[in-house]
Amino acid sequence: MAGYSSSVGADQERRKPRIDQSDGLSRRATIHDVARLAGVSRQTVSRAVNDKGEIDPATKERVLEAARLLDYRPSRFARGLVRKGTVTAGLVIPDLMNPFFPEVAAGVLEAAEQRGWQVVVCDTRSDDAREREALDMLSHQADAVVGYFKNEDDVLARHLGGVPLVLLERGPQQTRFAAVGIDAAGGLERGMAHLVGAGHRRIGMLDGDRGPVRGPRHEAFLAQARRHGLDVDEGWIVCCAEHSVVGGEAAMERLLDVRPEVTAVFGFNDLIAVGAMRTARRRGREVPGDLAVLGFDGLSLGALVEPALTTLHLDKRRLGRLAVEQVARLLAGEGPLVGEDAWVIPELVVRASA
Amino acid sequence: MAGYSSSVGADQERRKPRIDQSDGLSRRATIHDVARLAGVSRQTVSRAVNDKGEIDPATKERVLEAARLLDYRPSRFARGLVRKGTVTAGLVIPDLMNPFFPEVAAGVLEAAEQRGWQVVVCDTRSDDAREREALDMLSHQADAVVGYFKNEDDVLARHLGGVPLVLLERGPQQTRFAAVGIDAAGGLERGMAHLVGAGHRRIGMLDGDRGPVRGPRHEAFLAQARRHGLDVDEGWIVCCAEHSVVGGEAAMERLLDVRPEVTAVFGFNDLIAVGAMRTARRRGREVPGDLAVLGFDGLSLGALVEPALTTLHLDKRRLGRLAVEQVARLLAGEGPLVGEDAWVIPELVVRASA
DNA sequence: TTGTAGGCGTTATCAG
DNA sequence: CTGATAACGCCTACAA
Repeated sequence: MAGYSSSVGADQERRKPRIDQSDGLSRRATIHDVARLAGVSRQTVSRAVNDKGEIDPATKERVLEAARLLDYRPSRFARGLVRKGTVTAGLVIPDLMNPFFPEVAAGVLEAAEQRGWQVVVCDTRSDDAREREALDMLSHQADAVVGYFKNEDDVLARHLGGVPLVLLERGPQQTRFAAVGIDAAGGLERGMAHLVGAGHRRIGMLDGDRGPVRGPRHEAFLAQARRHGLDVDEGWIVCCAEHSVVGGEAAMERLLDVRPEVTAVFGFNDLIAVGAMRTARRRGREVPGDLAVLGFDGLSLGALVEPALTTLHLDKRRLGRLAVEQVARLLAGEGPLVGEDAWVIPELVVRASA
Repeated sequence: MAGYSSSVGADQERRKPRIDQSDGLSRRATIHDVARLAGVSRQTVSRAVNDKGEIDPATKERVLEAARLLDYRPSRFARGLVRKGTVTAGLVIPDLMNPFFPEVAAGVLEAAEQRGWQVVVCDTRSDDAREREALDMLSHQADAVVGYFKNEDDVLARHLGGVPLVLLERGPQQTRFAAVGIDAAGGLERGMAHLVGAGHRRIGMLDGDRGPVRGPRHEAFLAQARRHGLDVDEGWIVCCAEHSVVGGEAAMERLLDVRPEVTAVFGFNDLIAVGAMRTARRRGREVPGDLAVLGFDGLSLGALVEPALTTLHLDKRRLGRLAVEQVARLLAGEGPLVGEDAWVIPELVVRASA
């Protein structure tokens, strides 16, 4: 730690030789400034900077030196105007702190990188207003947007200004936009079959907070309960204010109050399910002995808790990659994939909690 | 699922009225095309699109209709060329799958959003080559870059082309770039004091893989060991191939082979520490009874595992925000903050594992 | 090897 | 209220 406040970052301070103007202000150096300083034409500067051939090594060196002196960097705007082909995608995520989303994002970034696209990321922190602001920004800066949104279709459209949009995790019939979905119905079918097969009849659900309408997992849960002839209805579903462990803990608290006879719970996601386990155990119920817990997402975290979480595992990276594929189709004017082709299928991973 | 493959995404397919050219190809509509279709000048289109005043409501409507028809969107490049002030930062992250980084990223995004900046994110998956590619890209597209890098300063500089860089998690004396650091020495001082205070003398470390040089945590660990007069040296440190739970598991395996007499381990990060716990328990050692485990990072995951992980907690969001602050200084030509002002201090959070 | 002319798509300025 | 004209910074084509 000694000498810690010695002169550092010198590299950064040394530069900043901005061009002084008549008005007293300064601007960044342009190709013109470099040309003047080096005593050549702008064209020659361009050749040197983009190291094309057709230039005398000596002049090239002189030009490069001038550029260095002025801290010249080509304007990405001017360049983009002339050289077409730079694709920028926007990625809108509700909450980077939920491990689910970074994994989707990783898939998006990976696929984007392969195509040579860049990705501008926004974290809306699950806030409707911020969602709209993100769209306002991206509608200007991105060629397409992919993400999770709570706002409804027409609101999105209004803030999109015509930029193509790919929605994550919405079934096609729920939106007029292109989408990449999750087969919630199929997942819940397997999940509930597992629970019922283990003898459970009094199954509760800790739902996420899906805004005005009931989400697909909610619907699918009820459908499966009906199908198995369970005596389970809306009263067995409690909503989580937050899609997090604490959200799950609180919701489980309420579920146990309202339906103390419950023997199994299905969590909207793994975080919530983990919260459910914690509350259950704190209130003296063994998991899975007294209460079975089933999650949804397949976070790697689920394998680390105790008991390890049984869950409906999703290939989140693939979700992200698929989304980029959809974007590519839209950009090519091809029309998005639909139905099963744009679906990720949950896979039941049985561990200790159910 | 019924009717799932019905006509959807119609909204997307309907548009794409690109401008046909003499060469048979098609391009996106420009302001010029709209002007022609609406029978006005480009200027009027501009006024309508950016809804400035000074335009007849009727013409405005006509223009907007034309724009809609042609699916016109202003070119961000042309716009950027004329309107200054759009700031884009690049964020380079080694591994989005490690919960540490999304949290830093969240801090960066938050601070950037407040300043009205956009952030282009790259995930290098801890690959040196990808690091360089990311820089190549960002040096063209970003006004500044912040991130984690394994490549050395001069390599970075070479791929940076003069774009300001803020390094995350490197002490100033280790780099000529601006940086935001972590007070590893201070953290380890408290951590080791805790372990030694509990009577431990045979303490091992599961180090991360910090490339050629030994990282600050490594150094600090040895320094503290010395200070407490422990009989501990390099032989008590084993490196993890991966900064992950499995990486930690494997490393712990090796440590137990080489130093079975160990009574406490310090993990390079929480993931590794969790891996250590798992291996220890699998090999029949109680945690913390037979083996105390101390992590570094303070991931929320640590509170979920059993026993809950004692750790040196970092404010990762703050780390990200600080980085953006550094960028702002560089962009303003101010010279970066240095030393304690650009530091995040680990705080010992004692839980059950040590 | 180097320089000149023109255009990329948009907005600002200043006439009409 | 509307329309010329001139930048913005760079690159491609062509000419010297």
